[in-house]
Amino acid sequence: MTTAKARAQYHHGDLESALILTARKLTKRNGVEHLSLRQVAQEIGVSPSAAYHYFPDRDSLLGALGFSLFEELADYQERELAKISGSGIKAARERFRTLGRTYFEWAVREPHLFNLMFSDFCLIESASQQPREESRAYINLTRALDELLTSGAIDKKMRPYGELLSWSTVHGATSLIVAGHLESENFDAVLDGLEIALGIRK
Amino acid sequence: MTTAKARAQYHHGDLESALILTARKLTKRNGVEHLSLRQVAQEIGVSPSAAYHYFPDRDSLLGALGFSLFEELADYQERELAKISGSGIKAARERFRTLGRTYFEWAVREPHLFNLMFSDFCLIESASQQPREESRAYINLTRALDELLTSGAIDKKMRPYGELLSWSTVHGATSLIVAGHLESENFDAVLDGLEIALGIRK
DNA sequence: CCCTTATCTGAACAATGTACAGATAATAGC
DNA sequence: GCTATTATCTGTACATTGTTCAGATAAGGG
Repeated sequence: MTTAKARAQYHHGDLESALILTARKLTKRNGVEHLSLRQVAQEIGVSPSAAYHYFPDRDSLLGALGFSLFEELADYQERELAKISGSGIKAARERFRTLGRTYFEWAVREPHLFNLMFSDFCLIESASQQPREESRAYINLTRALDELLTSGAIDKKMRPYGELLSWSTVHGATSLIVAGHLESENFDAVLDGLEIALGIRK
Repeated sequence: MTTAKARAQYHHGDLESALILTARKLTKRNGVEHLSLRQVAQEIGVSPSAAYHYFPDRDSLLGALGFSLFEELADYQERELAKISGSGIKAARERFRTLGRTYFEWAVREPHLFNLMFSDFCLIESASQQPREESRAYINLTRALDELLTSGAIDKKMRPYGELLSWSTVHGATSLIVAGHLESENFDAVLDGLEIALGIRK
């Protein structure tokens, strides 16, 4: 029954969420550069102007969508993390690798949405919302690296570079693959290289 | 005098280059999502339809521009490389770092153009043109890594990961900074971490 | 029950990408 | 040097887009 407003005709009931959700659907399918406000409105069955009561312009809608995607990615990562039990070295290693793997998997599964997240539309949105240190994905990364450190499973002198190096490397490889400049098969090698570099594996 | 066709009125003379060049100018200023074919045509003083004799659509023009930007970046990198003489360990290290630094500098100087290079418009363009191993930037990277290896200035077991890891890391940090998710000040730390990881520095 | 307020519609405007018929200039053959 | 061919560009047209704004419609409080 969702919000129980399915039959609402003139007053939609929850147009703001509907706009973001439909924008998500269409962006996922066609990419951000082909998303039109009018299509979103038509899909919902509402006039084009209706959207302007909730977003000042098309870019703001995309910004809001983009922001929600960061939450979605973090959700996915945490769901996968939850599957790994234990607190030993092996589990710590697995958790670190899971963070990288899920980042990549999510991007490959939803390349258009991934592109939106790191496009100009999300520039001010995410920067003003919160510094990166407070984002859930970043916190999880820090936690995983700390766990590796206390397990003695990471090169101590590399720890200060842990977050920056991991995020940059994983994001870089992912971006290059999504953009078509690198083949998917290379991602595991990058992750291997990163782990060896950090002293997580030999 | 350039191409000496400055006075051409009906037949422009070199419209194809003019289109790319003007597209470059406008994209540099406004970003790829705000580039319109009509503006490009107007800037040149030609009708909107004229462009369609050289490019099947707007996306193709952007693809051609994007492709030329990879050459431009490689040019810049090679110009900077040329300033470093010698064949010792110190020069090898400096060359490696220069490749990373120039990649970043170029992107920060021209964020809109950098975004275009790794957007969907350049997907088929660059993938079909040549595999990455044959691009000049990639060749220069391989050369720098080989030089480090023969100088004994790189961890031997890291060498197989050299290209993938370096490119991913530098591209990732650069992308995150250009997208506003990381502050510029962090780039040097990333490069430091990468060099330590590869065993280039302590 | 009415009146205020939030929500949505409808019509309008300028700008965009693109198609196509025709105009114009360059060039090749004689 | 003239003409026919061809490459190049214009003009007009159309559908679609983002956005604005006056007005219609419904919800909710007095």
